[in-house]
Amino acid sequence: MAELAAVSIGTVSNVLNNPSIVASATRDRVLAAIESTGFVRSTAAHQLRGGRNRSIGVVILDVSNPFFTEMVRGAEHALRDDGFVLVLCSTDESVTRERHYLGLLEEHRVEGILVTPAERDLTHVSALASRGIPTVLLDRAAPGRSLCSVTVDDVRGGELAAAHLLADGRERVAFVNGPPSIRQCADRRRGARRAARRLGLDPDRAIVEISVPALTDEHGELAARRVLERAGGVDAVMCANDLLALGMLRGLDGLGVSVPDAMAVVGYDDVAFAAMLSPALTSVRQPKFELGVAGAELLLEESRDPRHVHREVRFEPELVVRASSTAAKVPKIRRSR
Amino acid sequence: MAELAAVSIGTVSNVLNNPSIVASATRDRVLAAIESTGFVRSTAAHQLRGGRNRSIGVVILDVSNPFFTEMVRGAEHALRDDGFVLVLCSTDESVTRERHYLGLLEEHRVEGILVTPAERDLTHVSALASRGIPTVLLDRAAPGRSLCSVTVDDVRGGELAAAHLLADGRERVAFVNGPPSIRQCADRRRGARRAARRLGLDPDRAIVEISVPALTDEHGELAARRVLERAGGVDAVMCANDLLALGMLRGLDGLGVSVPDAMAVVGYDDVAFAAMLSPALTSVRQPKFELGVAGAELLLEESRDPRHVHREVRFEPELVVRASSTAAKVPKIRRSR
DNA sequence: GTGAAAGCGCTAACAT
DNA sequence: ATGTTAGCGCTTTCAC
Repeated sequence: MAELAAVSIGTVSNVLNNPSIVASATRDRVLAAIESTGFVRSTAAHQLRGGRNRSIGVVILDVSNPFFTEMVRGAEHALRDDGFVLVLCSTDESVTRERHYLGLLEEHRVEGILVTPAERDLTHVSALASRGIPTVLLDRAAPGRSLCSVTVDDVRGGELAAAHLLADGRERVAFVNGPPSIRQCADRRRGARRAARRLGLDPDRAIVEISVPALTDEHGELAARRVLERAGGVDAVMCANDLLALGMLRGLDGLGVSVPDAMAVVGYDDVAFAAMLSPALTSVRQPKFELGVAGAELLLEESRDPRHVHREVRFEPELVVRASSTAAKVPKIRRSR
Repeated sequence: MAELAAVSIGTVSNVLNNPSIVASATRDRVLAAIESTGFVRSTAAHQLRGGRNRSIGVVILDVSNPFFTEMVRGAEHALRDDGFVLVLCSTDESVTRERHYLGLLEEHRVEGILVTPAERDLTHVSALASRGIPTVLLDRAAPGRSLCSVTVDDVRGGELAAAHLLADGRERVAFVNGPPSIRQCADRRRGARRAARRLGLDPDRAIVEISVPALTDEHGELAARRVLERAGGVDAVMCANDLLALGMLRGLDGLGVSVPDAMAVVGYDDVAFAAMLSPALTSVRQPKFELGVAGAELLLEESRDPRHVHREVRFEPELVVRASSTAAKVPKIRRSR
């Protein structure tokens, strides 16, 4: 290829990286030769010589979960203009797989890693960082700021949902929640109780928890009966995610309970179909795309600034009010006057 | 690191690649040194020396679309045991971005590329292949078998949906479809008409097409009125995707039309929430995960077998019958006897 | 303005 | 069983 243009390989390199210092005639000749031979420079050799390889590792729990893919979309958006490429690894929550992939990413010398850790223990992730690879945790904080992270305030999310219901005339809220071993579930529960307290209510009375083993629509549907059977009466339900809420809507419908009149329902996550349901589902939205963008930016910052100090970027969730929780009891009573 | 173990770098290489030929004492010493220094071999240097880099490029239209992410999950599943890593690129259907990413993947010397092309013209994709990079098209066939591809038979899918309705006692089916410039839309339409013909019906009468500008739930909802206004009466609707069908269910509900009794509804794609709706939505399922797996396998085959001949792996869609299209008119009449 | 040459980290062939 | 060395494709001085 260099011989085709009758130049040295050094000149070819200059055409690619320093076009201005090459005589335009030579440059054109080299460009033509590149074109005709289909020459493509090798990132590997470039990198070996001391350059960058413009790739970022992204380790998530599940490629087919919209929560993660929206974050990936955000990260991709933030990185593509800088010529980065994403190396995507889905661990399916397997710690073995996570370690496997982190190892591969390190061998590939990615310039940074965005990771949603599969386990509580962050030893392996921290080890990466201590070996000099910029690492940012997604949807998870690092104890003692030992790493950068982007998170969403789940306590606040739980509070938003409960406060909306309680401040809107509902008196007793059933919280259909998953196991407290899931941090998100525990946090949202705390938030719900905090909302009650801040409104001057007794959390033990205002929030009644209904535990389900998994956050699926089936369990939401089954929980509908338990909500109605609750002694003392309940006039609103908040669910730990939208799948539960969807099942709950179906279950309540099957039991002849009208939503939102007899029972308000609120979900969490604001997945795509929440707005499409009838009644459209009120839900707590997490800024997923923004999480990805912020994660990517922290990564860039960390890799550019040697004096970088780790920090946590914390996002606020947002309540999206829709039909499933409006037209509360109060307006109804007004109507009947 | 080599000096820490007091061996030459050649021996370190052997410990990594050919452990059996190294004396076990030395091997342990080297392993210990590797451990204590946190040494990780460089894929780039390995690759430069003539090795593989164990990465596969995946170019899709949209990372946050479940259709693509399920395929990615399939590809990841098929490749992870071989130590591959996926380089994921989302083009948002932009041809510019597609070219950008294909170029980067080529510089990275990925060992193969799975791609859903953003445009009809395949020149750039074919160019890759002709430069020796194994390339497989996803959800798109290559004219004249010039490339490997994995596809789903959309004509058959349209036929399945229409045949189900027409053979089940429905007489006239409205087909709410997107623009025919989208291949999938055109194919599904052909299939629906074929179903009518095969049942001895006049396609122009049995299938009435209702065109919408985009495959969204809003347009589905708007189309409900047009379906009812159709002269000659219509007792079933098939939609070009599940979003349209969801909107249609909502629209019909709003107009007081009962599904499935007065109107059967069928969607396409069988997205996650189709089964969760009430009535649960009958839909045509595409084997997305399997598409990804098959694509990955074609890639491996192509890169291993030099005498490889391109082929198309074509999948059959599957009709998933649920409540929205059952309890057809016929059983209803029976009940009233 | 261009060429020659060293060296990035690794592997494999050869020498010891 | 281990060390030595050439060279993969590139970038970057340093000569010319």
